[in-house]
Amino acid sequence: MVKFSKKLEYSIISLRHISNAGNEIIRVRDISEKYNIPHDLLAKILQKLKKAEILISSQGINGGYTLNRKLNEIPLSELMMIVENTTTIAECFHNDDKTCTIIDSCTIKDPLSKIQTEFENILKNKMISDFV
Amino acid sequence: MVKFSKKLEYSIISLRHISNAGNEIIRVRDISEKYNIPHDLLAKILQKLKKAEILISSQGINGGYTLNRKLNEIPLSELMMIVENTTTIAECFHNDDKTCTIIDSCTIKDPLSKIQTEFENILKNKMISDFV
DNA sequence: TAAAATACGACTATATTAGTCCGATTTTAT
DNA sequence: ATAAAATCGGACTAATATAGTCGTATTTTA
Repeated sequence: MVKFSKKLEYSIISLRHISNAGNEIIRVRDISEKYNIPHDLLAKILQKLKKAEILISSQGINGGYTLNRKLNEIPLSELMMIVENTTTIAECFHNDDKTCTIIDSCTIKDPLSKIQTEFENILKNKMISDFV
Repeated sequence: MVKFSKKLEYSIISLRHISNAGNEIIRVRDISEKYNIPHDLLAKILQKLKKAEILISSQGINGGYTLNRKLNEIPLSELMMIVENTTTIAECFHNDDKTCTIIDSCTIKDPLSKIQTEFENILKNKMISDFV
């Protein structure tokens, strides 16, 4: 199946919420409670976004997150890479498979990677701001 | 994650093999052995393709499968629907979720379904013959 | 009539995704 | 100082989806 993940959804919701809050610092709990997203799961996703320098975090009793980049400069493909580690829809089925019996005559790989490219282009041209 | 399935791969391999064989009847075992695909799993996939009238089957000792439609008239999207039951990449995250708290202000749905449409267009324009 | 093929539902195994738990660290108001 | 409340982060469990297996029935023909 071909489907977007919850992590991606939670990321988009969070980025939108933080963006709408302006300069206000947003806590994980704020988002978690408002949208019924599991706190610990969301916390980890936001940590990833911080590591990727999309968010800025501050710890301590008044801590939370603010935006570090503009949403119209973050393509969906980048967000997917960060939270899902991959956007690969059509990786070669056999590249890493030592037991592959058809690798020499593989005519599937090329068309699939072409689909991959077209798909990635769509994702690259959708900015997170498009979802806000 | 966003990925094609083994079932789709096995389908493409099988259709290519059967197509290349001309009018010859191809047994599940022929394909299974040549490409190291589990026999029972492949058998079910080909049964689905038969139900979808992409293949014609004959039972009995000399039975097997032949093509019923030309591969350049079968879009990848159709094959995905048959073997995976869906091509939905960006179904609304909340449509079926009665507990959804943001459905009224959901600004994610529309852009996602636009991506869905673009993605489906790619799949519709790729014919199985492109993989042969 | 036996062999060999498809037909098909039920089952098990594996992989991926989603979510939980718990302790550590950091910061700040009191 | 220190307690409260936040992020940080690894290890774990649960749920779901995909992949693969098993057993039996039916069909056909040499």
